[in-house]
Amino acid sequence: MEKKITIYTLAEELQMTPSAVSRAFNPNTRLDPEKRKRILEAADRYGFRPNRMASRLSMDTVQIGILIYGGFFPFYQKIEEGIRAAHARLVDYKIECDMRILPREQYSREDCAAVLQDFVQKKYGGVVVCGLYDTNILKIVSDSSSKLVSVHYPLPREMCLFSSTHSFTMAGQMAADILQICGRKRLLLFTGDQSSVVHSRIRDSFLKQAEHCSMQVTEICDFPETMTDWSETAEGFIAERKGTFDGIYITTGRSIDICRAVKKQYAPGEITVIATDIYTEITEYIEDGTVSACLFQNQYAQAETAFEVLAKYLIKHTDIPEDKALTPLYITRSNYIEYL
Amino acid sequence: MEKKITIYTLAEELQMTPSAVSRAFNPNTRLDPEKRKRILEAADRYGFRPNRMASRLSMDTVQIGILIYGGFFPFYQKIEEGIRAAHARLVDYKIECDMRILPREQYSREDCAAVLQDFVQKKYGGVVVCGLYDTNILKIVSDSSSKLVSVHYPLPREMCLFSSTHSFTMAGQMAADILQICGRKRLLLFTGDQSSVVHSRIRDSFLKQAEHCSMQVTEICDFPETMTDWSETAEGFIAERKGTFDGIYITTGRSIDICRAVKKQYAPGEITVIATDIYTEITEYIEDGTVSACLFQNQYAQAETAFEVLAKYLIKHTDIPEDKALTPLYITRSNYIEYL
DNA sequence: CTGTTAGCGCGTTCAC
DNA sequence: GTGAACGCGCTAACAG
Repeated sequence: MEKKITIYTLAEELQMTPSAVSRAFNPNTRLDPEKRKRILEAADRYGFRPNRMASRLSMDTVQIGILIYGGFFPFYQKIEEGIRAAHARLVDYKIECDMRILPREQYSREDCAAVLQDFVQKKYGGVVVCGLYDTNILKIVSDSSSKLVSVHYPLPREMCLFSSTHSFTMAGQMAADILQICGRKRLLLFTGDQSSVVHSRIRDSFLKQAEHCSMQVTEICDFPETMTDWSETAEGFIAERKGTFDGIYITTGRSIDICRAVKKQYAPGEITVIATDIYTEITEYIEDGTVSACLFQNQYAQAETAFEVLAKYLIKHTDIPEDKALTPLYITRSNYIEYL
Repeated sequence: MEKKITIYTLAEELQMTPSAVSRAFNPNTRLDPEKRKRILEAADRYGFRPNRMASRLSMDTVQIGILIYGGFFPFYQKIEEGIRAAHARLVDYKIECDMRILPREQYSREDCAAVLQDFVQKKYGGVVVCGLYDTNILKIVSDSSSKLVSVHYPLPREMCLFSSTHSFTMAGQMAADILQICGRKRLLLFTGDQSSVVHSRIRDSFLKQAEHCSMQVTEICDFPETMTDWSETAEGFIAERKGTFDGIYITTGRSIDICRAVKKQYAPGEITVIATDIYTEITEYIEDGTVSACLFQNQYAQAETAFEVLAKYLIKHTDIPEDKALTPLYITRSNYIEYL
């Protein structure tokens, strides 16, 4: 039965005081470099690491503000759940979270700005935002001492501590992979606003992997976001091109209109459709075979990662974090239920 | 600025003592039921929960023993990593782990028994086993006061606290899904020992989902585990049946011999092969298109889950856990690198 | 059944 | 630059 080793026992061993040992592990404290070195070496030999719980116990609570500016309910609900899960795991480290969910129907961007002002003024250690891309507003946070983290959408590094998104290049590649596995050769790409980083990165990796797999992307189609109902347009678009393609990849979240159009004109399995994300409305098309598979961004995991990494950074368990790019998941008829 | 609420402030509020409040949250302690009720109610009103860190701080360290009886290195390496990751997240709760890895080439089952004896005799709170299925040996643990948890292979509930495996039924269904998406109709199933729960459950769900998707499983083939090299047998087997099938699902981990046989006789994409798990040797066949996709069991996550859930149970953060059945992941050329 | 008190392992004042 | 002492929030041991 080896004796339990703490800063006290270590100090005794080294003929130093507990506070010296304590300080050795905190780079911001003043301590004779020579002493520090000896202590860290000894700690290493004993395999000793300070208990972060006991340490947090005597330190201040860390506050993190969450702003979700939500458009699509199932989407931001996942975000919320992910944050709550991460918070629950970390709450014992004295980490508090102040979650504000503003549905877009009811709140303006000015309301968002007010929330961020509030966070900053309360001197929260960190702020997580999702669904708000206006850099003028986000500056409220990035110009303050609060650390900014973006979920779902990548922000430039100089504005934020890091972003937690899915991997866009991986998504494009994986879509191409599966279309090739299905033996498809001539593909259509339905995408969102191509000027956005997100969609252009997905497009590029999709095109590249398609070529690598000897497939042709015959056309790229981005309907304007402002159009409220794509159904008719999509229907005409697809009808005109019937026979010139055998696979479709839809990167936009608004896939339903396109699915409907496909279903009208094709039997299940006649062409292969790969969509993005899962939500109640799309499961119908997965079930009936209109959509063969979805690439799921896992917003839950993105939010969870964002909160966890930010919190650990704030309590100094990690250095400055990298951007996080989560690998999306393939979803088919059998497993969508796990992620809905 | 609301005052921070602790067992002391709560006690004051209720005209009771801190220890009464403390006891109220531990069901095993003696306390006037009436008092307990009042305290719990008040706590609920204030949204107060005892800080589990501070609580653990004054309690004994929990010891967990890990026994990995390993056959295939990449496999048990993942298990080890998963355990270590979970342990790292929980170490602050004063949870220690004693990991013993016994490669099968060097150690007998008697050696395993000795390790388990050691764990039990040291009164470890819990024991995680992987790769050892002999119930006579496992009884050493399940008859003791240490809680037994099985990773990768399901043990009967009366023997263990819970098992952490992948979902067998999900695996079978997902394999069928993807074969259908690829437009396949007549399938071969290569499986392991069908008398084992694992393989029979996968088989059953595969057959069921295949039928649901209007596909035929023309033959089920389980080569004896004792055979050291399946290559020739597999080659003959496949040659004889050429033209009678267009898809293969391999549930056994030893897929390489079958892949080799397929590669010799088919061009990439001529038939669709779905394999199980990923490891260095199989990536070659994924790259060249012999294998279209793998269903990955994620041993890392299984081990991580096992350790985490067991630890949280032992420190009373959770009630008696359910068996864990993780959804396997689809792997293709682009994303295998993430899980290797 | 209940109250008191001494730690659990560490960071942080504040004197020195 | 360095050490002593207090406190973080809670439980255990003991005395009542």
